[in-house]
Amino acid sequence: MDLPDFPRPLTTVDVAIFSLRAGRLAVLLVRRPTDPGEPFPKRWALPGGFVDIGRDRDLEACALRKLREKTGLAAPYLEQVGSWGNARRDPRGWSSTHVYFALVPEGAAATPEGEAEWHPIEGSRTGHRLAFDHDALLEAALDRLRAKVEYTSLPAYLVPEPFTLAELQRAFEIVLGRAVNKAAFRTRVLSAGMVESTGKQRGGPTRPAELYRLAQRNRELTYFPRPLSPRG
Amino acid sequence: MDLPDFPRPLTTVDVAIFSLRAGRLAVLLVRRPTDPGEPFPKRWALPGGFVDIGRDRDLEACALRKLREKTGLAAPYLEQVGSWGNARRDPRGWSSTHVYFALVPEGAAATPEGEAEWHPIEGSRTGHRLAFDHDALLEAALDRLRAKVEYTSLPAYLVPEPFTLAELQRAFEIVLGRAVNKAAFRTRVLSAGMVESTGKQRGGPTRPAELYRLAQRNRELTYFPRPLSPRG
DNA sequence: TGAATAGTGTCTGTTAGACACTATACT
DNA sequence: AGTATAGTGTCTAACAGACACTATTCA
Repeated sequence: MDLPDFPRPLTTVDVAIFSLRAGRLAVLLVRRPTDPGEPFPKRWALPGGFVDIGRDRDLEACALRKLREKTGLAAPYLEQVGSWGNARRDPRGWSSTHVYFALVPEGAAATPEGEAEWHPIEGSRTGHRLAFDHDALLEAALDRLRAKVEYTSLPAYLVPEPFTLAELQRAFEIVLGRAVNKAAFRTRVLSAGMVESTGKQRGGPTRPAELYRLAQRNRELTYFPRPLSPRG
Repeated sequence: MDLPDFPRPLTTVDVAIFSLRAGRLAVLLVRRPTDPGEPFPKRWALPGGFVDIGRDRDLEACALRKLREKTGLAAPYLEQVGSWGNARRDPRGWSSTHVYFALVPEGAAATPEGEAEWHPIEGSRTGHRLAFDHDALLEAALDRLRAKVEYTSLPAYLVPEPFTLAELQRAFEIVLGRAVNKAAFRTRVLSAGMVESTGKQRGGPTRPAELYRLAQRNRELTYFPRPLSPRG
């Protein structure tokens, strides 16, 4: 076999797991362990770790494993953001990490397991300086999420089904960081066939609202023909 | 140091290098070596190979090195597509590859070095069954390229500067695989400030055309507020 | 003057956004 | 009845697409 005779980089997977908490976008962080030799002890970091070639069938399976270990959830929305690799990001050596982002419905993982905690997002930061280059990885994941909100149905995965259109709109507004027009939002979402009515309604102190679910069985994103608002 | 005691995956970088040849979108392929032990001998493949942690500062530098080795070019457009990793894609073991795509101006690398050859794209294929999972990697790179043509200035990197608007439009049409309206194209490109006039003209047997160059010095993409055509 | 390509003016269809309006529940 | 939220009708602005028109060069 013709294998390279130089050393191999370390290979890791990191996952930015987003959800809504108390009306804010939040990301799940874990504390770095304090064992001797572990880099960045006690610092907050994105959940992640080494690819285990004995357990992980592929990179996505590895990301799903990290997700399951931290949230107990199996299959929310998961998408690859990209990969980062250089000699300096990990003091243990030349390493490359494959970054995913996941969306978890509000309340679904209310009590994360172990050392994990939800941290609200302010701008592109969490208020902590994360371990490794995870500040940059988180920012890249946020950039991707916010860019796709403009023309896809992504925030729907942050809302537990069934949901009212008002709840869905609120999720869009939280991720976008700005208000959107109610009539335009409803027209857009309904005419794209993104959601379908369940036939049921949610009562309350005021007029009850129609309950919807995502229309696609296959968990595919809906792409809108135009972005939510003209840029610039 | 707390390094994992299980074996590390192989780490590679592959680059889908696109250009225009004879009015077609083309990708640069190399032949796999025939040395004993080398997988997929003589098969066509995307240029790529192992990350060399002694030479490559980071993943992008590795991609640029592959690009330079095959085309002699230094800095065209380069963008990461994503990463693919599993136990089966390389017979030598669990491997992950970081995939980039590059755009090279037509004619700039007319005579690729060594065993490299330009192959026209038909749909999502080259007419060959590529080595490893490179058919899938190439398709992913094409999907990314074609998606971004709808709302960015990407095809401009396929045309040598200075260019006429007709030449630029032809590059868009080749990548899109369909004709676009001349007036709409010109309005779009000019009002976005994507190109700037050089003040010079290109003569010929008919009315001479204004020559343009990309307006941004920093090689940044122009994003249009709406896609070129409504989808669906 | 004719041919060929460069470049523009104008109309239309579509849709996001604004905003006011109606509808329906509970108290 | 009053209040709060759900949901809609209508107008406007912006822009892509279509298409015909003018402009400029060479032979």
